[in-house]
Amino acid sequence: MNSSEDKPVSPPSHFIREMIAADVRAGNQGSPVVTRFPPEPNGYLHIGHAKAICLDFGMAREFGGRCHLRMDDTNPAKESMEYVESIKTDVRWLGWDWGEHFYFSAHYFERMYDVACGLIRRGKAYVCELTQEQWKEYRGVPTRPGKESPFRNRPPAESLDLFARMRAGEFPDGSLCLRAKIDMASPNIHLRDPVLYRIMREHHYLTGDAWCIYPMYDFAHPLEDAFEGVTHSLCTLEFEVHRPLYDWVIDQLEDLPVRPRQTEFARLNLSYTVMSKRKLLELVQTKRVSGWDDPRMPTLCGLRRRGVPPEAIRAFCDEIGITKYNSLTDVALLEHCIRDVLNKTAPRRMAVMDPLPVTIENANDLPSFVEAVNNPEDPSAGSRRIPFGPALLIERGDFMETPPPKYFRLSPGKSVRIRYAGFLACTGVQKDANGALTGITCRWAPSEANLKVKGTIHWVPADARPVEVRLYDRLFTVEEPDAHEEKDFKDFLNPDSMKIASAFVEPALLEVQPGDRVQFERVGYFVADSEDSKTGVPVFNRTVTLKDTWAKASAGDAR
RNA sequence: UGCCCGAUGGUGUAAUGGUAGCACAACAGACUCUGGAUCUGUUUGUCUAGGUUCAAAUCCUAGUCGGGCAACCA
Repeated sequence: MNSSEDKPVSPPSHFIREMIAADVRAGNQGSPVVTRFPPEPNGYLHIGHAKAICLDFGMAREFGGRCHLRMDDTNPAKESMEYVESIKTDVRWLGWDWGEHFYFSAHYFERMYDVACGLIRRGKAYVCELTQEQWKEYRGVPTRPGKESPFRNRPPAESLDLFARMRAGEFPDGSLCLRAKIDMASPNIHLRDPVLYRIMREHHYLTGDAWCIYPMYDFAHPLEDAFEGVTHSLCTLEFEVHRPLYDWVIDQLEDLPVRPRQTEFARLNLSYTVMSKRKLLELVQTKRVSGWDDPRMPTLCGLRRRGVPPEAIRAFCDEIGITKYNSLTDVALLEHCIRDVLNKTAPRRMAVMDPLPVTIENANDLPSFVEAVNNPEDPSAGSRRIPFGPALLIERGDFMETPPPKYFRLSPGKSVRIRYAGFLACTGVQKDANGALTGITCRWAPSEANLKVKGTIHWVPADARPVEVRLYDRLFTVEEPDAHEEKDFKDFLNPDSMKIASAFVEPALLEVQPGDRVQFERVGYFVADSEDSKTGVPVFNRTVTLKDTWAKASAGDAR
């Protein structure tokens, strides 16, 4: 109980956890903690959403409450069922469960309409006939108050009639709107008689053409939260100035079981990528990437296809914390979280990317196979047999005729350990007519020889099959692609963000299932592509490289 | 130049008036059948100026810098 060594390490707290904890201590209005994740189904979820998802679902779980998944679909123009399905898939993949609590804003349209009518009756809202151009004039600017709409004080009965006829489809799109009557002199623009409903003849993927008026976010969102008994409505910083309006809408409601409260936190910015739906859509539409699930995309489906385990994303979200500071998180932290999970879970396999043939002279001494451990980090992963023989393939980079200092690999007259299979001493080199290296000859010694060598290299049998591998790198060449004032973010696309190559792989690698994650020893973590892998013919995507201090050191020497 | 929010090592965060800590990154060493992993160590920080206080990253004032707000988007 009091041993300090094995105390569980809990993630550092943050202001939202502290706030909820305080609310719970005070009784939380007699309610369990209820949060919600409310994406608009107009695009695919990305790792920025993962931060919000882990917060919303994480707080609910931590405090024994619940979290709703809600489609915030009040603007049918850009929304579709395709996105709804992808969102459910991605949230589930991340490891969260909304239970019975899956909702659509569209299912509240009738109730919202009733609330709007109540507002009109009590003189809190009115139908405005000003055009959008005229309204720009009336609205004023942040530094100067606006002026009141000439329709502001029309009798409620008149507004009620007009509002009903708006719904009935008597007016063209954009000709009328319903406004809240708040304060045209407010320094907060959002309080200057904001639009509550607009006329928009747009087919809704759920309600079809039943409606031609749709509620605005600022009206709909607090109502949805209130209808569902949400206690803690967590959203990103750009909604901070909307909070007074959120509260105004809540104040108009009677007999609320719980009063929802909005709290804002900073959205995630990740280096070397972009996060806005608009820009991601642009990359897809201009074919800079193969689709939303291109393994270079920061979308959850892209990260999944890249081979990133959901646990790594959750660990990352715990690691980055929650604040109100607009930060730029180093993608190296994400990569660390990915390696951390994969190191413990990914089976080790051998694959040679750039082969150099090796012929072993003392062929008669060789075993016909070797036993290889599947994961040194996980004894329960067992071991496998790899065929062995006098003809092998090693990595070209693992041999140098005239090695630089501190080169621990093979060179003439020197020895290395070959993974799981004893030692090789280089006895000769073969070259073609141009003097290019075509192969080497070696003498083999068994593991029992216990040679003192500094390096271990990987290998495959010479009859290993080649498979396609896709080597992914960061999508952009600069930390903040969208921070440049004149240049477009697409100007910073990394031309080498994907390289197609082949690798000669040990037999076990031909048996993987799509989605299986492995480590190519000394190279990196790879996943069998979920789309393009066929039975016996896998295609591998590189998730992330292994750390390589030698590459770093030798690159440094070259400079 | 109106309103709102923010600022802690290179990066992300913790410290809620009382020893500035953790993680990533970087660097060094130990260990190792992955130049991986693991372990140990090192470097680097409270935006500025005043004030309150025995004591300030924390409270107050002013400034600087950064972000957000003027869709019938969310």
